Amino acid sequence: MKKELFNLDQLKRNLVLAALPPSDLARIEPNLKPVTLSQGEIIFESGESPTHLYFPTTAVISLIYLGEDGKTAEVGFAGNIGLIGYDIFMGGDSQAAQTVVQRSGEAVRMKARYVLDEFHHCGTFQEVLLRYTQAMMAQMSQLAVCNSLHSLQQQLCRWILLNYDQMPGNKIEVTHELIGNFLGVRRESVTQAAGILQEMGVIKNTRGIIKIQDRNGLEKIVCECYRVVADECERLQSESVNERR
Amino acid sequence: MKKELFNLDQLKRNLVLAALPPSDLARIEPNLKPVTLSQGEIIFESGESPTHLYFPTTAVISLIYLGEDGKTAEVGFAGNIGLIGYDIFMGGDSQAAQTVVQRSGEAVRMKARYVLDEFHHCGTFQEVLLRYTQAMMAQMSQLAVCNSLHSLQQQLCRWILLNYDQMPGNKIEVTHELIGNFLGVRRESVTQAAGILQEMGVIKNTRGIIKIQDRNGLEKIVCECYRVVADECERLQSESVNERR
DNA sequence: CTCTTTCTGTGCGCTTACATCCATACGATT
DNA sequence: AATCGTATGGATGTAAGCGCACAGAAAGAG
Repeated sequence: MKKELFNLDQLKRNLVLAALPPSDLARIEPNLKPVTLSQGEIIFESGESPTHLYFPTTAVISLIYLGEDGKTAEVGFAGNIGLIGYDIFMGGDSQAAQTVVQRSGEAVRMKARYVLDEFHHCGTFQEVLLRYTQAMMAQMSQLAVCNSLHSLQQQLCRWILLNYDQMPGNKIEVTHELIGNFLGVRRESVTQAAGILQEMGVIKNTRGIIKIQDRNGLEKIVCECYRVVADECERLQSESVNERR
Repeated sequence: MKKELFNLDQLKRNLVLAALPPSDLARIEPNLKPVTLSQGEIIFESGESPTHLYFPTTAVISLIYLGEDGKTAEVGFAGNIGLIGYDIFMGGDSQAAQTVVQRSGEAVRMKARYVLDEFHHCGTFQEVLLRYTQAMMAQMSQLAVCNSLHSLQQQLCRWILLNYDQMPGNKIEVTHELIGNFLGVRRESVTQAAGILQEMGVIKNTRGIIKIQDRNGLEKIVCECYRVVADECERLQSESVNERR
C-alpha cells in the first residue's frame, strides 16, 4: 500500500484522465496504479465483474466476444483515448465480453470501489466517464455495421488504420491469425486480403509484423467506418481541451 | 401544456419506469407525455441530438445505421424493456444512429431538459437509466457479433424471436423488405430464408405478416445470441422486482 | 548448425449471399 | 368485379469467404 509518486504527465497520456480538471485528477491520483500489460494477457474473463477501471496510456485493449462455436470477434477497443471496465459504474454485475490486451504497453488502473465512490459524487469525473462510454457505444455500433456490410478488404484497412493511430512507429506487431480472431474470419482470408494490400504497395507483411508504407493509400481503400470512429476520437479530444462546462 | 392524468399502470408497462421507486415515479410523472408511434416514423435523424427520452410501452423502436452506400443495419432496439435516447444523459451532443419505429404502438416520453435535471440528482433514476443503458450496450455487441458470425437463417430467427417477445399476439406485421434493412441484407435473401423457415413449419409468411407457428422450433434453429439478449432482459426484470439497494 | 515451432502463402471444392430479372399472388380501392 | 400497387417466390450466374490440406520461410532453441 505504499504510495508511489509518479508523473502526472504519464497519466495525462490517457485522454480521459487528461480531460479531468487538475483538482479532480490530483484527488484520484493516489488511487491510480500503473500496470504493464503484455499482448494476449486477459484482463477480465467473459462474465466476470471488472475489478478495476483501466486507463490505457500506451497499451491497446480489446473487447472480444467468444461465440459458442469457438469463433471470436472484436466488439470494441480502447487505447489512450478511452477506458476499459465501464460496467463498474454502469451498474451491471458482469460484463459480457472478454477483455484482452491487443498491444503491449502501459496503463493505469483504479479499483472498482474507488471508481464508484468518485463516480457517485456526480462531478466532472462522472461526466467525463459517461462521455467516453457513449463514444465507446458509438464505436461499437460502427464496428457492428462494418462487420456486416463491408468487405474483409475494407475491414482490414480499418483495423490497421485504427491501430496505427493509437501507436508510435509505423509497424504493428500482430499475426494474421490474431487479426482473424478480431475480425471474425479465418487466418487464410486475412493473409489473402493482406497480400492484396501488399501488392498495392500500402503495407508490407513480414512474420508477425505489418508495416504501414502508405497511410494515404490505406485511407483511400478504407470504408467510412474508419473516419467515423476517428472523428469521434478527435471530437472527444478537442472537447477535453475546451474544458466545457 | 395541460396536464393529463393518465394511468400509472400504463407507465409501468415499460420496465425501466416500473423499476423506479413509487416516489420517483410520482415525481417525474408530470413530465411524462404519452405518444402514439406508427411504423416507419423517424424519431431522431442520424446526427441529431435527441429532444426526448422515450420509454416504449407497446411500441418497438430500432436504432438504424445508414451506410454511405445506402445500405442499412440495425444496431440495437428497445421495446417495453428499454429506453431510447440515452445520448441525452450520456453527455454527447449527437447520436450516430437513426431512430425509427419498428412496430407501431405507444410510448411515453420526457423532455431532455427534465431528464438531465432528474439524472443529476444522482438517485435511483440515474442508477436505473445507466443499468438499462449498459444492457443496451451488451445487446449491441451481441448483435454485432451475430451480424458477422452467423448465417442469415439464424439471424432471421433471432430477429423474429426478439420481436415476438416484445409483443402480444403471434404475428409480426413486417415486410421482408423491412427485415432486409434491419439485417443489412437484400429483400430476396430474406424471402429465401423465410421460405425455408416456412417449409420447416415454424412460421407462415403472408403479405406483410409473419405468423409464428412453432416457437420452440425457432428456438432450436436460432443462434445463442438470442438467449444472451433475452436472458439479459430477464435479468433486468428480476432485478427491478427485487428493488435492490 | 540443425531441428522445431510458428507464421505466411496457395490451391482446391463448397456454401452463402449478392445482382438481376421476371412471375405470381394478395388486397385495397374504385 | 376489374385494376393496380405492393409483396413474395424463384431462376440464373457471380463473388466472397470457409474448410482443409500442404508447402515454404523465418525465428528461436539446443
